Amino acid sequence: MSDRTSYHHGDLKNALIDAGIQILETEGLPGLSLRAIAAAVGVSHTAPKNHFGSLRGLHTAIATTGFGRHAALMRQGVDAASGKKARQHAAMHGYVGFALTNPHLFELMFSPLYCDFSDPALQQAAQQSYAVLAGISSGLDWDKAHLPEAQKRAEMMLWSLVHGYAKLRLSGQLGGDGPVGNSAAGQPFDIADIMPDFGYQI
Amino acid sequence: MSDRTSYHHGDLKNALIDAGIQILETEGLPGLSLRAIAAAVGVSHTAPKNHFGSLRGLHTAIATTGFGRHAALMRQGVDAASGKKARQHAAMHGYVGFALTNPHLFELMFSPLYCDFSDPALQQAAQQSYAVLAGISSGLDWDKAHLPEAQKRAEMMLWSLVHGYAKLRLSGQLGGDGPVGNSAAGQPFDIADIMPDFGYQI
DNA sequence: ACTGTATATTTCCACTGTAAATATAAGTGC
DNA sequence: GCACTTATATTTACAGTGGAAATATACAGT
Repeated sequence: MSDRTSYHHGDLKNALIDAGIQILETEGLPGLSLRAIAAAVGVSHTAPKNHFGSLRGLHTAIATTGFGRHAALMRQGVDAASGKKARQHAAMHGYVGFALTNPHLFELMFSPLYCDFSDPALQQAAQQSYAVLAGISSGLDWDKAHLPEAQKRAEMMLWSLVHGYAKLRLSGQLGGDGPVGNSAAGQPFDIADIMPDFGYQI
Repeated sequence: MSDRTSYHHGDLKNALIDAGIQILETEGLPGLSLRAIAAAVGVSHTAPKNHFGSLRGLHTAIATTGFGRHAALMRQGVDAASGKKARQHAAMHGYVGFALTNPHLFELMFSPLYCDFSDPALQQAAQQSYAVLAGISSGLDWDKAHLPEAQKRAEMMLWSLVHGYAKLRLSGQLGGDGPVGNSAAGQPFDIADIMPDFGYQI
């Protein structure tokens, strides 16, 4: 895959991350082995250790890049929309769209089995995605009981709803495009069409 | 672990499933290897093949049992509650409570990487869990736009919300009890407290 | 008792991630 | 330009994995 002539690669760290993402797209998580990634770049299978420590470290770095793209896609949609509700729908479609387009990367990004969520870089990247959702949940008028910290609750509700929808779609439990549809659920509806219309305060 | 004297085990199928669930509780998904499960029962690592075909088949069977317990726990809570809202909260607490109590089993149950969701037994078991949620979402008054198939949409919304909340809690993204908290999210709120109060129609 | 089938074992293989020792290149001080 | 240190990459070896194939054992039906 690589025809480098020098002993040192030069930019192995990024090359491994890119190769990993590409392997994810073509072969999925089971194909994301240390040896496969290294072979795609053209280095020995122990070379990644210098940059990531272990396979888990490489997985974490790939997920970090994934969160960056995830947040960027959502922001792009939000910025192009006008009006609070349009921005809300754009963010939700960005979230779910990314998950459906990059199912294996999305799976990796939220799996503690593969990623080290104590890694500061990963935390910061994940926060970018959260921030987009938090932004459009501002002023959401859903808390009729007026509990304290209503804003945080609204953020959690929105994130849970969107994330759960994406995960259930990917596991085929919502019918339609998954590995196999749950017949009880029938065809999946658009995320925006199962989102309650709360309106906004003020 | 097993001190059987006869060549044949007698009830290997169920024994393997039970051993697998126990290993999940103590060592998590990475420890759920074919060899470890077989060793726990006291058979060779190729014995499970006769009953499950492959490791994936055994994983699928374990998940099937998991869904049975999941649905039973939810039903138990729902049956003990009185009033629509109390039953709704009981189902949600059952769903999330099971996930937080059996994190690795829950992870397995919804992972296409490990389970074959085209397996009829697994589909039927998963349907039982879905049925409990669908039951309490009947009459949920959230669709102000009165879109068609509002009932199905309400079910999907409720399932997505509860499932997403559970998954985010387990991945530590909601702060608090996870591997590592997302500082932006702060402490997690109870699932019932981020659930909007829609009331019921009729 | 004989035969066929189900169940379990043994052996082997390709593959995995990691550790340790080694090789090569790049940077740093003089 | 030279010596020394650090960073990067390779080689080798090892314990672990799941699966395939051949073999052994027990059971069921006649």
